[in-house]
Amino acid sequence: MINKEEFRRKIIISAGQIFSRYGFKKTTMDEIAKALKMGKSSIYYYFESKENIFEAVVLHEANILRNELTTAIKSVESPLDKMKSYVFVRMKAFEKLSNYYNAIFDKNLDHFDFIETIREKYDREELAILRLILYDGAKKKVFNVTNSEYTAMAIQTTLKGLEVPLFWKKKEEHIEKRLNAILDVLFYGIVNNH
Amino acid sequence: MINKEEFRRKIIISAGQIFSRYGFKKTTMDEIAKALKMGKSSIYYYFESKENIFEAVVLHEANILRNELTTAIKSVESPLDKMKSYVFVRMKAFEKLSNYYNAIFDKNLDHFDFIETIREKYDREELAILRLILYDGAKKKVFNVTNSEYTAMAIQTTLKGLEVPLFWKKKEEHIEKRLNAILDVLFYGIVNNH
DNA sequence: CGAATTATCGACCAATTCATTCGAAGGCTT
DNA sequence: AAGCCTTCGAATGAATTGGTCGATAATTCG
Repeated sequence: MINKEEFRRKIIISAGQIFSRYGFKKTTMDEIAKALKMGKSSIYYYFESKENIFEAVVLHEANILRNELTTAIKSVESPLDKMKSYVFVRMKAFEKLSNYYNAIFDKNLDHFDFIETIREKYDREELAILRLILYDGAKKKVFNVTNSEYTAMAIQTTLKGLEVPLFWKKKEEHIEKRLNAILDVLFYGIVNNH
Repeated sequence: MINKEEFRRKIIISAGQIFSRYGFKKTTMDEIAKALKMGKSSIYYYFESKENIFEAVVLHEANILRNELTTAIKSVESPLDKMKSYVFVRMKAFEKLSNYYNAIFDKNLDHFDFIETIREKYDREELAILRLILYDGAKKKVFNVTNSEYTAMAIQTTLKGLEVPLFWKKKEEHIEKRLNAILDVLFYGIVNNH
């Protein structure tokens, strides 16, 4: 009812929850359908395939993350706080993302080349944001960086390193504590402690 | 190597992690084998079947919970604190247990009759513990209960109600807060506020 | 050593699962 | 009632999966 696009959105939300919990492979169309209280075949009226839904979900998730990040840096003033909250929010998001990875790594990751596309675009955006924060911070003498472009890349690489699911495996550890520790390490070499 | 029983234990631990994450159905023998870095068929040297492993895992998990609960009530003195920490630890354990449920509920739960056996024994034990704490608390005028047997059953029923996975579905909510709220409600009618 | 026992593995199988298709049909608008 | 939009049950063919079996290392023991 209502609107086709509206319903597609509903499917994305619902399927997204299941995907994020069980990953691509372990999520069945039956489950997605059941969660939506509809017949399995009905879903094919809105999406071509399971992969198609997955793509929409990942895209949607990426947008959410982007919004979270932009609001995170908007809500604070100083470059240091901007950088802190950006890195913090992004790292926390990996907990969610790692669940997607978990099942994708299973096999033919190359099949999901749309992820590569999203990632590239996303990486460029992120680099620009980081560079900007660093540049501003350097100007205000909060950061001790001479080449913001270069340092931004270094930070991004660090963040990327945290993306591997391995990092999130041990659920027992308190994630917050770990993130804070990394934040400390990351800033120790950046902040200008005059 | 080492010992057959030792290795069975290794399998139980390793498989337990996967089961608790994905549930019975979504966990494959290949995954269990891979996690143990061994061939799938080798596992059948230690266990008869997948169900068999699952049974051992649940049994193991039940023992862990029992230990946690007994140490929880041993570590405090007053009946009120005993009751608080017992209920709290038990409720937190359900988060883990709900994952097992999640996949069992799928279909033929009746096939896992060993769970029924564990449960019954476990329930009896729990009832005895609760009754004891209540009785002691009543004697010390901390609790306002006349029939500890009866009240223990009421508390156990309340706890059981929380076991349904439905309760844990919405991951966003802060579980701790919710548990504390329930604890409050639970005690409001019990504690003797003279 | 060499025989017996213990432990591991790859190849295979039958049963099941799963994504996807398709035609029928319900329901809504005009 | 005609034409669309939407839903669904049944069917299907390919892939997955729990479990088996015989071969064969690896280890123990006389």
